[in-house]
Amino acid sequence: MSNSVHQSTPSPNRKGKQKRIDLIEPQNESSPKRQRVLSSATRIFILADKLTTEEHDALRSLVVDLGGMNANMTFANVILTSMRAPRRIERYLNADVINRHVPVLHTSWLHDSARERLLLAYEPYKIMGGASPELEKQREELGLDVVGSSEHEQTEEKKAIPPPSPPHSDSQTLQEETNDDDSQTEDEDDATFQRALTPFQSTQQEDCEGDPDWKNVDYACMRPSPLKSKQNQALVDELEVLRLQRILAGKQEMNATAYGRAISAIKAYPHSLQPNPSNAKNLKGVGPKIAKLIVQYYEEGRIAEVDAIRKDSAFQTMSRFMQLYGVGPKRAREYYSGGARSMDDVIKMGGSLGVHLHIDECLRILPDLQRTIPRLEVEEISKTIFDELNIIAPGSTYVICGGYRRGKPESNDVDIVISLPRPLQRGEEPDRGIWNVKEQIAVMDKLLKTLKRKAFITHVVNVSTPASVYEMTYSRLELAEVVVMPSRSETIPVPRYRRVDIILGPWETHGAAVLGWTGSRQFERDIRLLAKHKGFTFHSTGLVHQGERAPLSTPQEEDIFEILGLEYMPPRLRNCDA
DNA sequence: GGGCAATCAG
DNA sequence: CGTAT
DNA sequence: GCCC
Repeated sequence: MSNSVHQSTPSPNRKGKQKRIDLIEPQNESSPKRQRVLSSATRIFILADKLTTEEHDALRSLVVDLGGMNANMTFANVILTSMRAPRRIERYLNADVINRHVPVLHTSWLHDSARERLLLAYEPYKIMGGASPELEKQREELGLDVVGSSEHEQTEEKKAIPPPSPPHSDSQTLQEETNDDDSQTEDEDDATFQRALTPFQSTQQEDCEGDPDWKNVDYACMRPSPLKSKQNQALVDELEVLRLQRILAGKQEMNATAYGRAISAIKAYPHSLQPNPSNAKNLKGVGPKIAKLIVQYYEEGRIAEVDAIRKDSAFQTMSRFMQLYGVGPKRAREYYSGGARSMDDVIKMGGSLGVHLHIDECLRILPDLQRTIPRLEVEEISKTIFDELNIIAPGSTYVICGGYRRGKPESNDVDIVISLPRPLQRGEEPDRGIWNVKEQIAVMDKLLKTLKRKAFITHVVNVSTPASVYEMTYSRLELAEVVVMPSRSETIPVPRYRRVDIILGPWETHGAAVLGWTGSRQFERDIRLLAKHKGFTFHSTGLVHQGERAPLSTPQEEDIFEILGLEYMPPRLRNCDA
């Protein structure tokens, strides 16, 4: 029983003489044995002055040998000279080159690069140019993004959130305790940034260098990632296709993970990779293979493998199957290899989805669920739920998380995180300790019952109670995955079925719940990874120190960032996924 | 060559 | 184990 | 696929 999807694919990708592309085994043998040092997008102009003709010719052929291109001054993105005095060099440059801040390097850069078989950083060789007039603009926009992100959670979150903790704040004690092998102090973190920054050799007219905001770090949770990349979003969308395909193909989950990380690295890179795409491999998470694809994309305007995947009917069909709740890559493959080609086929084959929803009901509401939800409707749905809850458990607060909180104009679902009020039992009961689990369950129960009775909740997809690793008695949430049908209103002229996640938890770990439910996916994975490396376990029920059982008190998101020694990242800059 | 997030119910 | 978040 |  071969489960390899693409074997059943009737080779749709043999198009004329085009390079044959095997979806299962992408060609990796084709890489040249002699690695090119320069990208073909490196266009070099060598100032003739002061050089003998022989020297000049030698340099020009060296450029070609290394895989670069010789260009005239107008099209060059690097200029080489044997002179040292900027004032003198300027006389040989035209105004345009100066305006564009094309980097001017000493010729030894080329020789050294040839010797090292490696594209060396411009910086040590740079005589002039290389500054970026675009940088200022981008930084401003970034700043705007941060400042302008007035979260809607303020509407209901009564207690004003204190500003993000400054880098060096008082509660460092925890960190020092965990100062084992890989927990870093903040200073070490900074050092890491510096080290990470220098080897980035790109430069290329405007690039990283001199950009204090961009850090080539390896945790997505450490770098601001906007909703969409301003410069490379089209590339990101291409790579996302490859990621999906690796998931669907099976046996390549780790490749999919790698594409996810590469995508997040590109999302956070605030410059275009176009001028010098081969430099992409300097981004943490982008290795030789993906770098090659990026070069191909910017040189040819497309990635051949992506084109092939997009056309592949097996890929299309299985992608559609996966839209059904309860159908992941495995079942999609099973359906497909079982002969299913349409949703109707899937219904006929039946089988359990391991979900309370029946498959045909699932299919019936699917057209609605595929539609995105405008922000105003997200808010209205949330309010409906919260109003009801506030009757059951007065004094609660809520935050709309998920994509909404990250600033997406349209959401796929509604994630609402509710914090139950502090118990407050007449002088008794300190800050820590047991929260009333039974009450939590009861509250969720009542809430669901009421909303079902009012026909607001139409389907309960699943109810679960995520808890801390070791003991259920410590910190748990109630999670209800439901489908609602809001009533018609001004903001909802055409009501549709909408997926809603209701998360209900104690006040003490509210910050963890909010952080855990805000995403994005890659952001979550990396903050969990970081936590692990620092001796913690993090998930939406709380931040737990290794060896402990009870989670730390983290009523606010900021508490977690601070404990992890992580700079606060505003929700709108956590869009680390495609 | 090991690790890649961490948890849930069916 | 496969799936969902 | 990528990183340490």
